[in-house]
Amino acid sequence: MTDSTRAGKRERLAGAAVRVLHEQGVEKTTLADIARAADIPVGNVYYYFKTKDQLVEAAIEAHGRQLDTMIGALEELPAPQDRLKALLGGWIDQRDLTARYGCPTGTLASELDKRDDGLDRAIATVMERLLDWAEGQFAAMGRADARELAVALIAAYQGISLLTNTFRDPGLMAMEGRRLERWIDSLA
Amino acid sequence: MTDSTRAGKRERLAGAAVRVLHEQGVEKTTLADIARAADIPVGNVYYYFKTKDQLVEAAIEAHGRQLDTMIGALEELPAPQDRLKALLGGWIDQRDLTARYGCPTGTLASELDKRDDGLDRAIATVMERLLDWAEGQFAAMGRADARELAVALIAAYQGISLLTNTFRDPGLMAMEGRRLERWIDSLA
Amino acid sequence: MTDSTRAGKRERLAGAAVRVLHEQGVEKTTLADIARAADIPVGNVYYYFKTKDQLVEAAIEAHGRQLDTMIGALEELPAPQDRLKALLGGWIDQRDLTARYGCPTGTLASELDKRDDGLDRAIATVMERLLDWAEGQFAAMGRADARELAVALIAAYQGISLLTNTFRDPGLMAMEGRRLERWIDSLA
Amino acid sequence: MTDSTRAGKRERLAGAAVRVLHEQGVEKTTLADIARAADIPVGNVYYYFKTKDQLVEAAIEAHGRQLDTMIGALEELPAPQDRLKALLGGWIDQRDLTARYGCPTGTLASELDKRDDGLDRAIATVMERLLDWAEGQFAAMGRADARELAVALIAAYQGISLLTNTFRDPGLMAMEGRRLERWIDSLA
DNA sequence: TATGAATGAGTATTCATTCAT
DNA sequence: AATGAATGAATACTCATTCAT
Repeated sequence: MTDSTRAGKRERLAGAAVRVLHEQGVEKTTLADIARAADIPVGNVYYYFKTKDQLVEAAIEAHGRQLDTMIGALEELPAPQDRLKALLGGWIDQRDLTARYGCPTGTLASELDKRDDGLDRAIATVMERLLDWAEGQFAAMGRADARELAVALIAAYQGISLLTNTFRDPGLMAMEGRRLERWIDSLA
Repeated sequence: MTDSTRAGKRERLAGAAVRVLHEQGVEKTTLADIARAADIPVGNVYYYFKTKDQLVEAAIEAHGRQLDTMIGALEELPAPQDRLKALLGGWIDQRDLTARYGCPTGTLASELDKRDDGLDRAIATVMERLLDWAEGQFAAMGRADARELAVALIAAYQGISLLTNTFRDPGLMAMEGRRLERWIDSLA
Repeated sequence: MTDSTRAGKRERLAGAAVRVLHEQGVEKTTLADIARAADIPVGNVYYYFKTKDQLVEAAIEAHGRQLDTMIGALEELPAPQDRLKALLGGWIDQRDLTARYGCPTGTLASELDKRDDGLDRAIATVMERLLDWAEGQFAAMGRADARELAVALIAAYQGISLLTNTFRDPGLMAMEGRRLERWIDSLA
Repeated sequence: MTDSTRAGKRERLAGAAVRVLHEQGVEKTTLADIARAADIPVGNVYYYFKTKDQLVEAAIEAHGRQLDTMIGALEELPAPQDRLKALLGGWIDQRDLTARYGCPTGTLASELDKRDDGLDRAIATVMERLLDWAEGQFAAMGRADARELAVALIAAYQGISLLTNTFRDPGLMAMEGRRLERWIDSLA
C-alpha cells in the first residue's frame, strides 16, 4: 500500500523535506523543490502545512525522531561505553554523506540560528536530546564530569562533520572517529 | 576618515561584507544590506565586484587575512603550546559574539558548502590555513601525530562554536576552552 | 435543530453567506469562510452551488427576502407616513451594526458594481424593490412626486449608512434618521 | 517634458492608481493593473511603494488632494449657498462617470471599511474634509444646525451616487441634484 | 566613475474548483 | 450525496543585476 493516506502524505512531505533541506540548506530550498521530491503538487503542500516554516519545523521534528530511533537502538547494548562507541561507529559509517552535506543536525542548527523565527529553538531541542543522552552514558560510566564530556563529544562530532564537509574528505571523520573511540576507552 | 579611493572602497565593501555575512548568513544577506553597511550606493558596488559571489569571495579573503593577522600575532610567543593556548584564549574571549553568530569561518563554510559555485573552495582554503598552522604548532611540540591533533583541535573549536551558538550559551565555549587547555598541557 | 435536507442546506449556506458577506465583503470572503459559517464541508458546497457567484447570488436573494419580510411587516400599519417612519426606526435600531459593516444592500451594491458578471443586476433588483415600496407609500400620501421622494429617502439612507460606517459613528444614523422623520412629517 | 523624474513617476503611479481603483475597486485591482495603467514595469513599482497598501494609501491621498483643489476652486464664489450649489453642479456634471463607477470617495470608503489595516482611516479623513467644508458653508449661511445639514448633504450625495451607480442611471443624480439645489435655496 | 532607477526572473502563498472514494 | 484531498492559476513581493545619465 502506497503512502496515499493523509498521514502518509504529511510524513512523506516531512521526510522529503529532511532530505532536501540536508542537501540544499533551508534558504536555497524552495517549496517546489520539496514538493517535487515528495512527488506532490506545490499547491497541495499547503493543505498539510500552512507555511514553509511549518514544513521546515515538521522536518526538524521528523529528523529528531530519526535521531531518537537511532539512539534508542543503541540502548540494546549493555555497556555505556559500547553505546557511545556504537554511536561513533554510526557517524563513521555515514562519513560519505557527511562529506557531501555535513551533519544534518549541525547544518540545520547553523543556518537556522541566523533567523529570528522559532525554528532555531526547534533544532536546539534536537541537539539537546543528543547531548542529554550522551551525558547519561558518561554518567553511567561513573563520571562526575558527564555533562562536560558529553559537550566535548558532541562538539567533536559537529566539528569534525564540518571539516569533513568543508574538505569533502570522509577520511577526516574516520580518523577523528577512531581517536574519539580511544578517548572513550581511556575514560572508563 | 573614510577612504574613497578605489582600493579603499573595495576594502570597505569587503570588510562590511565580512561583518554582515557573519551576522546574517550569505543567503539572507542582500547586496543592499552590504552596500548600506559600507555606506556605498548599491549601483556603485558593481564597479568593484561584478557579482554578489565575487563580493562574497572578497569577504572570505578579507576574513582570511584577519585570521592570518591573528595567527601571525601568536608567533610572538616562544612556546608552541603557549601559542595554541593563546589561540584558545582568543576564542574564549569571543564567546559572546560566538553565542550570537557562531564562528565566522565555520558558519560560512557550512553555508557555502550547499552551493555549487567555487565559494566553498575559497572558505576551505581559509580553514586549511588554520589547520596547517595548528599542525605546525603540534609538530613543534614534537608530536608525530601533529595533523591528527590539529584536526581534533580545530574540530573541537568548530563544534563548540556551533553548540555555543545553538544554545546561545557562552558558558559552553568557556568550559570546553578550559578543557582543551588542559588537553594541550597533557600533550607536552 | 439544524436542517440537513437538501433545501435546508442550501438555505443554511445562503443565510451564512448573507451574514459573512455583509461582514467581510464579497472579495475578501472565501468559500471556505462561508462553508465554515454554515458548518458544511467545503467540498459539499458544490452540490448546492456550481460556483461562488451562484452562492453569492443566492445570498442576495436571501437578503432580498429578508428585506421583503421586513417591508411586509410594515404593511400592518395603516398610515403610509407611519410605515415610512417605522422603516426609519428600524434603520436607526440597526445603527450599531451599520457602524460596523454598513448597510448590507448598499455595501453589496457598491462592491458588485465593480464586477462584470450579472450579480450587480441581482442586487439592483433588491434595491429596486425597496425603492418601489417607498414610492408606493409616498404615492399613498398623495404625492405626485412620489418617485423623486422615494429616491431621496433611499439615497439618504444609503448615504448616511456609508457615513455611519466610514466614521464608525452610530450617532450619525440617529441624527439623520430623526431629521428624515421630520421631513416625512413635513410632506404629509 | 515627460514625467520621467522620480517624483513624476511616484505621482504617475498614484494617479493611475486613483483611476484604476475607482474603476475596479481595491480588491479586484492587481498591482500589475496599476503598473500597466501607469506604463511602469511591475517590479519597478516597488521602488516607489513598498507594498500595495502603501500605493493605495498614496492613491487616497492623491484623490484627497484632487478633492481639496476642487473645493478650493469653489471658494472663488462669494455666497456660501452658491458654493454649495456649484458643488452640486460638479457632481451632476460627473453623473456619467458616477453611473459607471460610483463616487470614488464613497466606493473606496465602502470597500476599505471591510479591512483592518489603517486605510479605512485614511479615506475617512478625506470624507471628513468634505464634511467640514460643507459645514463651514452652512455656518456661513447663518445656520446653527450646520453640522447636521452638512451630514445630510454629503449623505444625500453619497446615497444618490450609490443609486446612480447601482441602476446605471445618470438621470437619478440629475434629479436628486436639482432637488438638493432647491433644498439649499430653501435654507437661506 | 558614480548613482538613482529599471528590469525581470523567481518564491511563498491563496483559493476557486475538481477529483476520488 | 458527502467529504477530505488535489490542482493550478493567480498575486504580492524580493532581489541580483543592468541601465541611463
